[in-house]
Amino acid sequence: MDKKIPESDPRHPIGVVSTRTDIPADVLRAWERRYGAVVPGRTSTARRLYSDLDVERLRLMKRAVDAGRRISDVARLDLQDLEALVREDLDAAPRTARPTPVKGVGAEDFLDESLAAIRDLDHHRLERCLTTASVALSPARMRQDLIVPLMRSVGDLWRQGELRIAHEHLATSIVRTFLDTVRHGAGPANAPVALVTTPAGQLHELGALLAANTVMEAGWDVVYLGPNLPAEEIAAVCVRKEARVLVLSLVFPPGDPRMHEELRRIRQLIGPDVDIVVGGEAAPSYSEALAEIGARHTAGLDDLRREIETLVQ
Amino acid sequence: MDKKIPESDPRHPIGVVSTRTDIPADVLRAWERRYGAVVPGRTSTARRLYSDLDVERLRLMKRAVDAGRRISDVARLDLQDLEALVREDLDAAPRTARPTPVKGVGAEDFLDESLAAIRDLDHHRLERCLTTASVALSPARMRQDLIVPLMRSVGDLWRQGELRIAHEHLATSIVRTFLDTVRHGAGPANAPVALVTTPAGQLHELGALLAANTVMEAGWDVVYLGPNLPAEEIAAVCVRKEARVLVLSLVFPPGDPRMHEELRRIRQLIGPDVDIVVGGEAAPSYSEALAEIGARHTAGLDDLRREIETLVQ
DNA sequence: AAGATATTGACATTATTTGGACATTGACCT
DNA sequence: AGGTCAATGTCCAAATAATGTCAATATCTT
Repeated sequence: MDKKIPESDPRHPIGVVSTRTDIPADVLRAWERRYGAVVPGRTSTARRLYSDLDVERLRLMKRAVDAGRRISDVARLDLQDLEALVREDLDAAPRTARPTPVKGVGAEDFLDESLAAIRDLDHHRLERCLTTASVALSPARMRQDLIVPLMRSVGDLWRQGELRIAHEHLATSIVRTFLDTVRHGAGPANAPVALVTTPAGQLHELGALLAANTVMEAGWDVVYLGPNLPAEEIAAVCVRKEARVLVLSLVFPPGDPRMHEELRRIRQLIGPDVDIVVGGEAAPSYSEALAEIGARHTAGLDDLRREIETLVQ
Repeated sequence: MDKKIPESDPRHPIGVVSTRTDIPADVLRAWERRYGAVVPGRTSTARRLYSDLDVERLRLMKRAVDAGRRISDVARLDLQDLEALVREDLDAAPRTARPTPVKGVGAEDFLDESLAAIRDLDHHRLERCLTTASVALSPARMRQDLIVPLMRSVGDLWRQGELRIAHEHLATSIVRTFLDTVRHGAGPANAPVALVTTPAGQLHELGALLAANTVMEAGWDVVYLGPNLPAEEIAAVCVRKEARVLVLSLVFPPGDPRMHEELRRIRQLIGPDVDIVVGGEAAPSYSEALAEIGARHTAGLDDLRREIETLVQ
């Protein structure tokens, strides 16, 4: 029942509005006096009372001003015009971080060596191998040609009874460490925000981590929230961080009937303006729900990268 | 018949309500007199008697007031409206955070700053803060004085409804990254092996990670296997790696009846020669089983370090 | 009797309003 | 470059409103 368009009953005192918008109270009054930016209601004793609509407009005005516009130019715009303006300014913002093209050496050798290390439960060797690989391979190839097939192999071998759960845990732990450290480098200031996580019921984290790395490398500001997050939580963060895109990884289990409802709630709560991109082995099994919420499906990290890049155009 | 929704029989005197809500008794009376915020029942001698519902509403009012609203504006709202309002104010906190001022060297400053960053869902700021802290504090103090209390605070605040699950996930994700990267430094060649993990049913990882770091710093060769590993798996790795000590972290849930059997099997499978050290908040609730298998209990990371050091002698 | 509570009125503090002054900034002109 | 002017954020002061706090006194509870 949350609506995208805020209620308009005047109910917020100036102090609350000031903290919410991060605009000093003096400025709020100045904008009102000089430009009629907002005309809040009044209590019987002349205290200002702002409506949700006022607050939303003020937020947008502040962002327009922060982007270099004059308050006098934007003070009279309505909600829609402000939204359009802010979005335009955002898209025009400079973006950094281009992928580092590196010619490969061949990931297969590293793959074999890594698997052998895992078989022996030799964490030192595995770490060494991954470290070596990371200087030889580009980050993208590292992910797609080494880590993805590696973890897939581990999963297969476990199902065949050749490896124990403990092997899988060890591998996961070290690979994850690895993805974490790589994740640190980036940090463009004004990049658009992408939220990466896994819906409730999806416990596998590695896919989401790989996606986070990929998206980050495409120049986005990534908020990574780990696995297994309920729809309300995902939505709250989306709104709060003003994310432009939500990236979900679905790996296991496939075909969970509750996922349909969960996905629908996410879309409902975040509104139609946030793009949703979904990947992972279990994603096809939810294709119906994904179509319903207008999510884009990506097959593999390569595809994800392409999809993400078309979003910013 | 106990329900989440409070019963409404009036039964709490004003003193109790005052401590429970953290509102001075004078203020309680003032709110009643001036705004009819609550209208408690009375004894035959005119003592106020507040119902659970009253208390709950007062709690929420206080939080609304702390968020900057006027008591006169919220005094008449019912429980649901108050809940909605408080949640709204929480989610609408300012989006842009002030730059990191933090000049102090004590862990408390970092703690406050980190908590603020988590509140704002500001992953950049949290990472920056932890990085700064890591150069100002020793690894041990970093763990014990910053990370442990930080995550404890996050848990408390979540239980109080001041933080969302998403906040906890974000914090966990970044803190974990941090512990992972720290973990990399060490690597003595012929050191004795310590296996660090969490038994099946224990999903919380952070305690195990903290333990792994601590043990590693004490000079051991640590094999870290992540959380939630069945007894057979733990034992298999113990044997294979010829571990001298097994470190288990038990955080949540406490008092799981299956844990007893799980612990006994571990001991049975690895034989009597491997020392078992157990820590974590839930450990005391399993003291009986722990005594039976001859495990040492440690309270806190300090204690763990001491215990570990006595083992090598 | 000691401690908690109720009532009432006064007082202190904080938030807000209004109107205006001031400083800084950036665009534009010479 | 230097100068001018409008736009804009910031600050001030006095007045008022809103609210927290306290004191004095009486009553109740244990």
